[in-house]
Amino acid sequence: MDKPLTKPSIREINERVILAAAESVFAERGFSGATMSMIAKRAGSPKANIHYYFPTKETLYRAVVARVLTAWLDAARSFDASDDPKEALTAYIGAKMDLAREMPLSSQIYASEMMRGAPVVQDYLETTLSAWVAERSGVVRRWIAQGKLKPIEPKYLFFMIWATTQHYANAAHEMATLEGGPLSDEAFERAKGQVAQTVLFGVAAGG
Amino acid sequence: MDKPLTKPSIREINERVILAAAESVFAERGFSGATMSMIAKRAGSPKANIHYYFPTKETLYRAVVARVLTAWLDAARSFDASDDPKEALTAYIGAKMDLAREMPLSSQIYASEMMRGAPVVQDYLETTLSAWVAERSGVVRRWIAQGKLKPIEPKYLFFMIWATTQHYANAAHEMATLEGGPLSDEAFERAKGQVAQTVLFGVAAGG
DNA sequence: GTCTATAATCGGATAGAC
DNA sequence: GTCTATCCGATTATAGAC
Repeated sequence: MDKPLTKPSIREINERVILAAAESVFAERGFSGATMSMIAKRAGSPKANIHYYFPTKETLYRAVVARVLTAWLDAARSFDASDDPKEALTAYIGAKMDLAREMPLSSQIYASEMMRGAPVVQDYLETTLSAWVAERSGVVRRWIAQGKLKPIEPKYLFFMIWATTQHYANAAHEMATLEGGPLSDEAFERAKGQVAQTVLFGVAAGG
Repeated sequence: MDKPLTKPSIREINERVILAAAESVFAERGFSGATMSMIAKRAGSPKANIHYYFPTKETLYRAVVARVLTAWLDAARSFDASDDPKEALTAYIGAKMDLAREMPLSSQIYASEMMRGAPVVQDYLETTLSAWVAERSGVVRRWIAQGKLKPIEPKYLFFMIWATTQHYANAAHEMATLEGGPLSDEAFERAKGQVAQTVLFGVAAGG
């Protein structure tokens, strides 16, 4: 967007390091629970330096959330990979599952944001996400009309997919405890497959 | 447990009021974000009084979480309502959905607890919940052996049910924004039915 | 058991030297 | 651009009168 290929300036490098540190602290402790000292320590620079790059705690938080939304929207595109419900849903669920596994911190921040009433992402909910849901709901309804899916309410299907996939990030600790350790790659792939299969059989026409 | 029928003592009454206030504040702001002043104000008594009943913020938080777990376990019992998978799962999903709708604050507190790494409920995860999952996994495997369900991993089924049902509490704000207002009772009942149907068709044998 | 006043601490933010 | 020292408001917790 604003970066050519050359010149990873000092500012850029430092911002990256700070954002990564902030993301992990915000995920663990929530907005209020996170402290600038903690973020500074994890970023490896003195507290005042954090304030030099991000004037206030809220500025920093907003920057972190912005990155989360970008990743979210990228994954959302996989829904459009195919016009066949089986393929589209499998791709979408897979992408969301992978996102939860690869960026668990983002997922937790998003969840916290929602529970706080979306003070920062309200605008995103009302514009980008609403539009996405409206459009894809149309696609789902078309599949229903074509007899490919059961007559379901598309929104509740999306809620279910979001819930289940994000749960693999939000409740990673719970799962790890119940499994006796973090989900292995193999276990995760099995889970991914089962989620996709369950949803597909759950909504496929002719049950 | 420790209360006969008579004598709702002053202590009991006040503790109840304080716990209710604390629950709502902890749900909205998380542990660190909640302040004792906020809780006191919502409970309608001076801050020092809160400390009289609950010496520290953490004591109070633990008491709130204890109530959450009780409600959780009550709902879990509905799984045992029947030995038929269709009935058992429908009852269980319904109970969890109702719980999310009737006690959204508890659900949010539980979710926050998990994201923080379960500092308070770790013991519950390792004992009570682990045992519950182990036992019910056995039941599910029996259903599979009887040809009533697809050969799935029971744990991932439970994860999916927990995720989806809790999502109706945790993401209530997101849903409300997308729906243009809070889910009506009718919409919620439709959602409940669709979730149950999707899961049932999703795991039923012979897809 | 209730409440006002206050102690003690913590955390966000800033000043200003380097 | 970096960092030490510090300010100041907010927050947990307590003392002690009623």
